[in-house]
Amino acid sequence: MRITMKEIAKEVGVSVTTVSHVINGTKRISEPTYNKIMECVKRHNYVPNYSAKNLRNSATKTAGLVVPSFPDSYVTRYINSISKRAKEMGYSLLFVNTDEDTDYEEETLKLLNAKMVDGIILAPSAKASKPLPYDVTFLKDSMPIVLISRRHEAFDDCPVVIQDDYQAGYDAATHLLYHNHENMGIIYAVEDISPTNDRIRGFEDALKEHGLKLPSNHIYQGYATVEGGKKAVRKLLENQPQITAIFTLNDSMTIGAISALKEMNKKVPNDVALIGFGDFPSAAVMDPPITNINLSPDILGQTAFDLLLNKINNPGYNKSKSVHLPTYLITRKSCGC
Amino acid sequence: MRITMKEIAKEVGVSVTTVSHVINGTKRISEPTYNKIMECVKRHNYVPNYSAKNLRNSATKTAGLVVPSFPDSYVTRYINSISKRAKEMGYSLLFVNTDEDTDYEEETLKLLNAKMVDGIILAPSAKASKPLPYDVTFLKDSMPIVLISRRHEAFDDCPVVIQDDYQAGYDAATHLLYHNHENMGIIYAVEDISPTNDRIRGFEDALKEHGLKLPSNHIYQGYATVEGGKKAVRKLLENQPQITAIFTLNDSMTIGAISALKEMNKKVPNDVALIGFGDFPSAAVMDPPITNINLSPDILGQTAFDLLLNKINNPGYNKSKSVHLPTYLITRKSCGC
DNA sequence: ACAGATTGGTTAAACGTTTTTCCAAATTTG
DNA sequence: CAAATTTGGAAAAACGTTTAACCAATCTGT
Repeated sequence: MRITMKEIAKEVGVSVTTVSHVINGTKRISEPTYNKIMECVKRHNYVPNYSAKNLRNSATKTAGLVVPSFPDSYVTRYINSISKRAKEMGYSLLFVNTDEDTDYEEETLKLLNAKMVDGIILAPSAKASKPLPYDVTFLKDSMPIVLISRRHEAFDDCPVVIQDDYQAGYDAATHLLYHNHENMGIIYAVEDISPTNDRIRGFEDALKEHGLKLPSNHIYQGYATVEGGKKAVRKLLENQPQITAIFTLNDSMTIGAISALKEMNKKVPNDVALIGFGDFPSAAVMDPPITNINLSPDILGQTAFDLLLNKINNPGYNKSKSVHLPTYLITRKSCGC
Repeated sequence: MRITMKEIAKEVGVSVTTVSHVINGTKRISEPTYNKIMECVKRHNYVPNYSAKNLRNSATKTAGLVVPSFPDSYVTRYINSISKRAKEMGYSLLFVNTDEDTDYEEETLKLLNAKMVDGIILAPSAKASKPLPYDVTFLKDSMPIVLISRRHEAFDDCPVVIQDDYQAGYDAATHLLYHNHENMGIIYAVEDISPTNDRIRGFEDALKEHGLKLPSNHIYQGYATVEGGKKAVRKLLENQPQITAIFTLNDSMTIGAISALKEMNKKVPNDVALIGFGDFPSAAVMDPPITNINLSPDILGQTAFDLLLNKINNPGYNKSKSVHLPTYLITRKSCGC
């Protein structure tokens, strides 16, 4: 049970009114009482109950957003799938995009924790190799959390539903090896998150099995946009002209890659072969059609919600219930097939 | 003020307990009392207060969904923009995709109305030329509503923020006329909604001013997907081979159009010129780069939220505050420029 | 020094539900 | 027909806040 104002008041020896005034700054309260209350609040990680706030204030500080349909893409597809599943189960969805900003992520988790939600599906933005830049212990035992599409050791005890990124990287490399490539490169967008790390690791391991290495300067980061993909490919090939195959880890960047190669008069796949990630809608109609590592965002989303629901109804649920979804290589022209 | 259980109880002459049991079916209640209560409930359009429910049940039936970033596209961009603005103003966002399903839209509005939200931004899914298939009067005086990107006469008294679809259609036609096209076609996705209707009307009016007509069999509907665009263009040109320019109203379909024309060995823009709608990320890197009608989803979203906030704080807000955003023609190769 | 204002705090009601406990009347049982 | 059970409904507490009304004690100005 979460601590309430009443308990704080009792512990400090004041009225709930005073606690409320201190917390909201709605009235001048003497320094000593203020400090005693704040200390108690901090010590117990007090968070206000928004259901009560909402009832009392007859306002929710929540707006509805209703749209008739939603474009196709990896993230939007799993969001859509979660949203459908949530509806089927009588749940609503409170959606936040943190924009890869961990500070905002922290704020968001705190807000959602304030009892506005029964559980959280999270794709964490923190760097995978570093500790989480905020304290999450206060959350983990009171709030059911399920990770989606990204892992982080700070949430190692939470169930996670994720595509098999390692295998995806392994498969991409293996297929390019089958086409006799020896000098390969990788273009990626977000640094040091599990999908990026795992795909690269799988890619490297496949190469290693064939006695090959992926030099670190063959791995290039760019912005997750079409322009970003163009720039990244251009830079990569300027510096490492011996590269004959590229694995792009982001669909916008894949489109940019095709475009950059065209502008550099490199034929795909003859001069440079290409494998993309995430079977985005235009992949099949590009020139040439793009070979892709495909995953199932619909299943990803649905599974994530089901896992969350189970965890809400059964607090004992833990990591052991994690789900790893396979990825598939869809061969088209861009790899040389 | 919304009617409560207490008032129902008083009016019928029973206790709130009984009302609660009738509404939730949690106890057997005699036929006559049941009927009296239900009649009163219906007559007053009673909706439960979810803030109170949530408080009492210590559950919200709401899940949090936190993602680190969001792909680029027309709808997702304005959603993102709304979400950013909401955050700045201390609001959360409850997001629902109705999938063009008016029944689900009705359910959704009812749910959001149950005091879970302070206002609603709505892109309605109903056919523009028909009356709304559900009753919305119960909503309109109690719930601030702002329309985004689509109009509907049932919401004629609500502020709306919308792109200038008529002008967009007019500009597209005018530009194609400038390139000396006389036989043009339109490919669209969703039938009888204001964006589709207005763009077509603007297009037709521009033609009319030059003494030309747009035959109805030059206007073709398809699915809002790449495949859908391919199929639509193929059908359109099979039946009307004299067409030399196509205006596509949906970005996925535009990509499909390019691909279909390529497969039909029609050169763009020499055999068939193309103007698309919504400046999607890959438009500039397609082959050829696609001329587009551009709009500003970021401003659209931000304005919608600001309007909603104003309406929440000032119930007198009405239609007169609507905002029409201009669209821009971005010329690239596909139109013949 | 005394009326008036200010400070720091308390009491208690209210928001709209759900649910436990209780009870009288009606019905069944033996 | 008395005892036991079932039925239909009510009273009241509880969920965790906010806030209006109040009050004693201290501070101010003259």
